Amino acid sequence: MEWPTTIADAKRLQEEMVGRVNLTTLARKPSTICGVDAAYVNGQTVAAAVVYDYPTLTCREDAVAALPTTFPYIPGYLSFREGPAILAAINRLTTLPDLFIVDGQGIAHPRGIGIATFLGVLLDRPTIGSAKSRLVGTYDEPSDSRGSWTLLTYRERTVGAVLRTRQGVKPLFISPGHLVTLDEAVAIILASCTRYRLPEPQREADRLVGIKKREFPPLGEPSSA
DNA sequence: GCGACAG
DNA sequence: ATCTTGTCGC
Ligand SMILES: [Mg+2]
Repeated sequence: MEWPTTIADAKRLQEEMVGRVNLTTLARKPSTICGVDAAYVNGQTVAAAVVYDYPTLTCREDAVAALPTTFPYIPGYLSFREGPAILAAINRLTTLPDLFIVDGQGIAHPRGIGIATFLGVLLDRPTIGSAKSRLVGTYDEPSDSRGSWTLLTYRERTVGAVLRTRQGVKPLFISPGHLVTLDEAVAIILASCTRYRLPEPQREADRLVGIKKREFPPLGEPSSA
């Protein structure tokens, strides 16, 4: 696929793709779920995809990919900055997972198409947006107990949930990406948070990307010798 | 015009 | 996201 270069073109693509979003119930219970994330180092965007069996949460496989960072970070356009590298990592997996947990928003987005939704439509696969902070919407703070959650509302519409995945930590902003309902998204995320604030697959993708970054040293300074 | 604003 | 050691509260 050819990626848009300008914000105007990116916006047009989002408006065109949002019409293909499907928020119906999961066709079948996922047996494999995959966490994806990206990091930046020396002009490169490093992405990772980590697959787990579900609901046992046993790690199955992982893949990493790196591409030059071309698009700037602009709230509302994260898909175009991280999307290319994340898809490259996913393409290196042995088998396409049943569902993806993406570090970012699903439909809780200005135009209803955050990176989780965007990737779901492109892959035609169920996706869930799992963000560490809010992009849009209003909400009431969920109580401090694990599993407590409140609705995230945007323009009079329910677009997600604010979920406490562990006691004593900041809540996660969960929103359906594609081919899943909000209730299913919350249930799957909570079932995947066994040790940390983040779901195991997302946490592992984040950790792996941090390790792989070290393999991209700064461009050598012209040596004087 | 001003402030908000995923990663 | 990234730059970074110790410190604090659950
Ligand atoms: Mg991230």
